[in-house]
Amino acid sequence: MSKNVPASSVPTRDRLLDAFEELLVEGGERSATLDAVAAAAAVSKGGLLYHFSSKGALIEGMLARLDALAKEDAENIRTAPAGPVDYLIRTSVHTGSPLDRAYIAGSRLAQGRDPRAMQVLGDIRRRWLSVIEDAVHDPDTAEAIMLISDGLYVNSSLAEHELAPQEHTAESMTRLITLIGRILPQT
Amino acid sequence: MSKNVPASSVPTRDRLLDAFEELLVEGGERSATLDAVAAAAAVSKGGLLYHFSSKGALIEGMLARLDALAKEDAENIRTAPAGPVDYLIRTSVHTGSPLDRAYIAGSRLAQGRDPRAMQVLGDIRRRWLSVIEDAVHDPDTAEAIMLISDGLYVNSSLAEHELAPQEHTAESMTRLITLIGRILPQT
DNA sequence: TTTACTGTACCGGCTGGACGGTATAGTTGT
DNA sequence: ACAACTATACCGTCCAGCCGGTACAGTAAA
Repeated sequence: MSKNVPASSVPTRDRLLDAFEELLVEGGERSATLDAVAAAAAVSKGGLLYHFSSKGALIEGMLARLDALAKEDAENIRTAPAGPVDYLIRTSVHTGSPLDRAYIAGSRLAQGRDPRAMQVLGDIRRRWLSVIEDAVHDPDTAEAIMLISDGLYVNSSLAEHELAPQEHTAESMTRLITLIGRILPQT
Repeated sequence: MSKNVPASSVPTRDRLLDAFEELLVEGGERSATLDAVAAAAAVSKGGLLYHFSSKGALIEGMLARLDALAKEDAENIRTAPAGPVDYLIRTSVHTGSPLDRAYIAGSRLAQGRDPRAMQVLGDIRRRWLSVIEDAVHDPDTAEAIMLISDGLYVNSSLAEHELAPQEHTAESMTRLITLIGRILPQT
C-alpha cells in the first residue's frame, strides 16, 4: 500500500502542482477535480487539502509558480545569445518545459474566465512584449512578433495531441525567423 | 394567422444555439450548463431537450452552424476587394459577428479538450490557410500571416472583457498590415 | 360540425452521480 | 512529540438526463 518509491524526492506540494497542471493540460478545466489531482499525485484527498486548503489555494499556488517561472524566462529572453526574438519564437512551440506546461495550464483557467489566471497571463505577456520592444526599438514590430508568438502557442496547444494544422519543425522555425527579419526596422 | 409572440421571430432552436454560444463566450465551458442555456433562451429545460436530446447534440448543433459560417467566410476572404490578407487580418479582431461568437465558443470547447470542437477548428484553420496560400504564393509567408491572425484572435478573446494587453484599433491594424506587406514575396 | 386522434412544441419536477469541502481517527518517519 | 500524511465517511450543491404532463394545430371519418 505504501509508496516508498524514491520518486518522492520531489516534495508532495510540487507533485500536487505538477499533477494539477498535467490534468488541466490534458483534460481541460473540468477534469482537474480535487479527487483527480490527489489521485494523479498519489496522495490522498486529505493530503492534498493539507497543503492547499481549497481549490482556490491550489489555483493560486499554481499561478504563483507560473509567475516565478515566467520571470526567469523573461531574463532568459533578454540575455539570449541568438537574440531575444530568436529565443522567444523558438520557445513559443511547446517543448514540454515546466514553463510551457504551467503556461498552458494557466491558459485553461483563463479560458474558464478565472480572473486571477487572466491577470497573471496578462502580466506575463506584457513582460515579454516589453523585452521585445527593448530589442527591436519599434512598438508595432514588437507587437507583430508577439502576435506570431501567441499564434505559435495556440497552435502548439491544439497540435499537442494529434491533428496539427502544420508541423512546426526546427527548419520551419528558422524560415519563420528569417521572415520576421524582414519586418525589423532597417539598421 | 399570426404568431402571438412577435418578439421571437427567431426559431427556438437558433435561440438555444445563440444562448449556448453566449454562455461559452462570457463564462467559459463550466457556466454553459443545460439549465443556464435554457434560461438564457427563455425556454424550459424540457424544451431545450426537445430540440437537442443531449448536451452532445447541442454541441454538435453549435459546431455545425460554426462550420457553415466559416465556409461562407472563406469565400468572403477569397473574394475580398482589399485582398485576402487585409480581410483576414482585419476580421481577426472580434467584431461581435455571428462567426466571431461561434468561433470563440468553439475555442472554449476545444480548450476543454472536446475532440469534435478540435476537429472543426482544425478544418477551419486549414481552409483559411489554404486561401492565404493561394493569395501569397508562399507557404511560409502564408503560415506567418495565419499565426498573426491566430495571435489576434487569442488576444482579442482575452481583451474582450477588460484588461487588454494592447488595444487593437483601426489605425494599429493598418500599421500591422503594412508591416505584413514587408514579408510578402517581391513581385 | 362534432368527435377522435396524431404530431409538434414545450413545461417543470425528479433522480442519481459528481464535485468541493469538512471532519475525524489512525499511521509513519524524525 | 510533532509534522506529514492516509483512509473513510459525510454534507450541500450542482448538473445531465429522464419522464409525465400540457397546449394546440391539423386531419379525417361520422
